[in-house]
Amino acid sequence: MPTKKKPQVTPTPERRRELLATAAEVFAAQGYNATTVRRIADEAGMLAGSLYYHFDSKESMIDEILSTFLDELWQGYDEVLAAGLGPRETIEALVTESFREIDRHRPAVAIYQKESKHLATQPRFAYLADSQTKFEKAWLGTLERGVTEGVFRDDLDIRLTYRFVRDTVWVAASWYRPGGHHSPEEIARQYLSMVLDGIALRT
Amino acid sequence: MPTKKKPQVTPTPERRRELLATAAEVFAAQGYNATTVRRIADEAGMLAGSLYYHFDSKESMIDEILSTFLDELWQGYDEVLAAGLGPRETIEALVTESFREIDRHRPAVAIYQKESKHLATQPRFAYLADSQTKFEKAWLGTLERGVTEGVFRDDLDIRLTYRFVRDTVWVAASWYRPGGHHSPEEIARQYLSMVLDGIALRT
DNA sequence: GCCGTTCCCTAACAAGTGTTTGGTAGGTTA
DNA sequence: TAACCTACCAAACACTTGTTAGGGAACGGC
Repeated sequence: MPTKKKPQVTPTPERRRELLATAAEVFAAQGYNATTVRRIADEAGMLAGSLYYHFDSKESMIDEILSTFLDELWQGYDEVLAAGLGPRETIEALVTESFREIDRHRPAVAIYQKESKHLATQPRFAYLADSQTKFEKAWLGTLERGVTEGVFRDDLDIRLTYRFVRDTVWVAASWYRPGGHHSPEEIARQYLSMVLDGIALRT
Repeated sequence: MPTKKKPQVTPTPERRRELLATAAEVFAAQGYNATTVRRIADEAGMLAGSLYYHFDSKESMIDEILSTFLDELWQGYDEVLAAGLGPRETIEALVTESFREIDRHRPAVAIYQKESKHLATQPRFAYLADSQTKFEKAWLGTLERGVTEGVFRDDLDIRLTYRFVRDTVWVAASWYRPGGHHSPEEIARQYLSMVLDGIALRT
């Protein structure tokens, strides 16, 4: 049995991550279907066929991009949900965590928003649908708990509220640019302020 | 000069609208680039080549879908903006009008959301960028007027507020289904209530 | 009956697509 | 030095794509 050794020039998994990062950037900008593997290879400074040394298909690229993102997302979410916070504090923590994920995985989030809906129908991407179910359970459950505990309004359609909060947070990935005026935490703070208290001046 | 006469079985412009409607539905569901003209033709009960009797390209289909939608949108918006309402009433009217447009042009709105960003770079779709500029001017201007008149909070980043309101409204097209539990007006009412007053219970 | 128009079909085209195969430069290991 | 592995290139493959050209059936007007 030959001894495992570290690669020589560029470590293999690092190169993989580099390529996935550029692929994600192009996917997010142009859309998955509109992106050719030649374009990705171009951006990475190589030829189309060479990509197939690292990945076995274009589909497996977006697969790895999305699953990596979701894994990290749920790592953060599960931590929040396990902390045993009150409903309002849970929502605050989830929103903050979400903006941190957008900061870290902006291209992946953008891809997820645009493509997950019709990708989820394919068996390979079943985990997208699973994640969405789990997502809804977490957020909707927290909102319902907040209503029964009297911290959230009870005169609103709760599912409408859920979609409202969910969308307001995640669409931010379409305009957010890392290194902008506000940090993820500051954006989260202002968004939470708007969602919880509204934009109208209280009289 | 031959006299113009009405077509015999199905009036031409009506058939055109039918085909555009099915095309819009497929574009919205699958994405523009992922949609083949054969798929559209299939859905319309004809063969791919036959579409080219009505339209001269796939691009001209999405072009007509989007421009038709934007024309009607601005018809409604301009009416609201010309009414001389106060800032809060203007926002309320714009949001309500937006949900009506989503109700009427749901596929077009969904397409606009997904594709306008990278379509706007092409000269043919320059009107998309123009519309977005006009859009921002109208909403942002109204919000700023509201802050100076003391009806909206002044402790928020106004551009963040703008994107917040804009996105919350228009993303609704991704889940909205006509004939659902709520009318567009009812959804607008609840959304406005959340945006203006927040979802937290006032103590 | 004939003509013209409308609307679609058949069949093909050229360009672009994701992917495969065989090869090879250059460093690492033995 | 020889064998080996990594990471890429060069060139082609089969297939799908948007689009076109020619034809024909159904119908109304004359």
